[in-house]
Amino acid sequence: MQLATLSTHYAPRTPAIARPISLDCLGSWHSYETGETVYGQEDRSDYWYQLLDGAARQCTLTSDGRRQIVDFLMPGDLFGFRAGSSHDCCSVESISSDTTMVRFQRQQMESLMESDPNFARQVREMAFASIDRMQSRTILLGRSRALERVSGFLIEMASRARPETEEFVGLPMSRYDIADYLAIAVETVSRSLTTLRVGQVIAFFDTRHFRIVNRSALEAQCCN
Amino acid sequence: MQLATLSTHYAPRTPAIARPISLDCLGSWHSYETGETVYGQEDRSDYWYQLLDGAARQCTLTSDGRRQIVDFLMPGDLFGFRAGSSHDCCSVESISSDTTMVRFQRQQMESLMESDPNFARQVREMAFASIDRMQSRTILLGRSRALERVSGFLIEMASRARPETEEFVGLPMSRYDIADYLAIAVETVSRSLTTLRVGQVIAFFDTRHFRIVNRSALEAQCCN
DNA sequence: CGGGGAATTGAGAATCGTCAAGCCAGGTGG
DNA sequence: CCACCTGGCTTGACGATTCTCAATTCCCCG
Repeated sequence: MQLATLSTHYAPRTPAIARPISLDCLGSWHSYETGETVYGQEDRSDYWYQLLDGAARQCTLTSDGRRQIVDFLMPGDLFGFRAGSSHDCCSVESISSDTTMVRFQRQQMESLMESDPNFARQVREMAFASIDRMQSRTILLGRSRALERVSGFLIEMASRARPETEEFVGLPMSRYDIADYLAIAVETVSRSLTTLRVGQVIAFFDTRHFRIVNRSALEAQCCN
Repeated sequence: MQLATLSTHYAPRTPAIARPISLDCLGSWHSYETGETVYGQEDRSDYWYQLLDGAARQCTLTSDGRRQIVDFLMPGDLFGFRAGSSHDCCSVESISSDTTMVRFQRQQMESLMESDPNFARQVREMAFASIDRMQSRTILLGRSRALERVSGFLIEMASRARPETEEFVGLPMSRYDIADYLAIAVETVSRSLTTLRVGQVIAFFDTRHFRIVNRSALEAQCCN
């Protein structure tokens, strides 16, 4: 029984071919197309999930119709756990084609952790890593200026990519997704990216792939 | 061996006289005055803490001199855990006089969890609760307008207070702390509070104690 | 009674959101 | 193969919200 490699926010993540949490069919494989819903905002939390390949967004709808993206899920990420059995007001949707997940029964996980302290420790550490990530996210959202948020987001995405691909970082999500993640308007995202591009801080291969040209300048922008 | 009652973000929290995580001197008691540092941004994470009485802020300093408050810690909250042994770039400072904490050795906790699955489960659930809280926090920070953030913050504070004192909610932190928590200027916080006050949505007993007069109006403001 | 930080209020400047138009790439159908 | 269409992305102009700077008031505490 083995979890995919533990990874923190600023450390390189598990590569796209992530090892599933279970090797003995405890979990069931599922595949999703772009835009498909993994679970809805009102569903009960009877399962845990681990994303193996592709990408997904964890989002919530507000009563005034806006959308908030709470987290982007990348290969290796374990999610769906929450306190009690109440839903966390979030739905999860795939954002790339051929996104694959493993789904685990919550009850089964519970009893397994009860009997296997080592497994329990791994889950705990993934939860702690998740806390680390959300704390970084909070700090990112705390930036008052749009350019700082976008810069911090790009650094985050670069660090979540595989180390060997830092020279070619992919953005699986649309500009709209980035906007809802950073809580700024799409146009502002676009303008900030343009500013960074013309300032020789980053370079784009296409709209969804970029490279950091001047890392220190980028870090100076996001102020941390 | 017992953790203080598990509490989620929107559920009422443990009352001010919280039971410590340990009854048999595994942890050591500490008391802090207003403004005192519990641990610094660069300290190693060799300890876990539980706040018993008072309040504290968990904050980080950015390179441009601004301050971000990642979380307010209230009685019952367990904190200090993080992935690996790396610091989380946050310091913790008391914000009221006579803030008391229990401190636990990380190693001791680890081995205890290894041998006691029940204890491990309690810690895990507190971590999940922490994730829930940070998710709510992310949603709060995602609000674009200042009035929405302040309204959401007041609802959060009211829900973190004891249920029987909802008619008299305390704000242990200063306006500056609220500003750094919501990532808006102090003046904007003040203006938003004034707007809510003159709109008969809330009423102040003094600057640090208020009451919700029109809850539905307050919830309408924060859009969720 | 006075000092000093906290809190509030005001006015002007900067940033961002909104609305609108145009561009670009990929896919579809003739 | 090309026209067309659609959705994502970019750019521009204007208005709204918020930040910054400044002054004043409030309140705690010596």
